[in-house]
Amino acid sequence: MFSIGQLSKATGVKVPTIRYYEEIGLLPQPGRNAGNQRRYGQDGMDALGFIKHARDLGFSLEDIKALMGLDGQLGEDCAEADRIARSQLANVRDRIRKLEQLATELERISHLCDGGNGGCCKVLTALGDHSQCATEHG
Amino acid sequence: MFSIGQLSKATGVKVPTIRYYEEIGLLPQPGRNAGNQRRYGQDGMDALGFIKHARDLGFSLEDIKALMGLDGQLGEDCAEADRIARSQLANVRDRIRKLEQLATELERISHLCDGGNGGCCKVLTALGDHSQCATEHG
DNA sequence: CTTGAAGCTCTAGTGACTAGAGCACTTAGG
DNA sequence: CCTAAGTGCTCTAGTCACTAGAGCTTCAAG
Repeated sequence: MFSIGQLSKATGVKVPTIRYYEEIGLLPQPGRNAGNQRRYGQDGMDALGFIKHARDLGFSLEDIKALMGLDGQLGEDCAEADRIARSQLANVRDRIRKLEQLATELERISHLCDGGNGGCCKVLTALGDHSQCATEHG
Repeated sequence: MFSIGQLSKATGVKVPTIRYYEEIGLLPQPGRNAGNQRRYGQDGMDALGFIKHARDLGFSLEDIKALMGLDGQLGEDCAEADRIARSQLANVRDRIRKLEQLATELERISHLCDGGNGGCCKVLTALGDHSQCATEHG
């Protein structure tokens, strides 16, 4: 049996966050001891570990709820879990592409300040004017 | 003189968002007409354009407030604006790096489902277990 | 002059937490 | 057995950057 603090230490999820996950129905309600404190078993530990890892992989709590709901059935859940994972992968790839365009743009803007400061600063102007941009960002 | 709707169309910022920017003091309060409706001049248009572009570049509203506060002074603002832009660039690069690790991991997880479904689904297991990961993500 | 679009204010909701108040309970040492 | 520190409890409210909706007023075109 683990206390909420032990669970927190073991998984790296903060105590209020664990209570929050319980509140929104993501984490099953654990038993309580005589003094009304939460006591978790290995299943609670596993569930929280799953959530933590999926969160680190960028899944939304809603996705995670769906993934956890799949567990236990056979056959279809593979396809469905895979679909969710793939959609998350597409999402991540898209974010990378956008961020790369932003990095290009920010690099360009930063270089505007490089050549001394006689009559600089073009940085503010560049930030304000999309038509100066070399790439299509945003 | 522009109405809030015209400003919205011209900049691509939604009407409630413009009002929100005004509410938090990011956008100066415009004049009102006889019927209490907002009327903007070119300065309002420029300010909103600046905000929009900087938002697209990933700056927080707080950063943008700081950048807008710099405008008008000479000398130091270049250094300060450049500092903010560079810090944002570093931030973006960091996010790209992290997302790339996630993409690698998600690709690996997705492939677990490829070979038919006899005794698959490892996807849920992989999502739950960080020790199976090839890279350090999160 | 009518009608429909656009404007106004205000409140509340989103996601995923985080912070703080003000208690009760547990645990280790004496 | 007692005490003090630490941990736990619930509850409310705040974060960021909006978004949605109610219920009203004003504007612009025909």
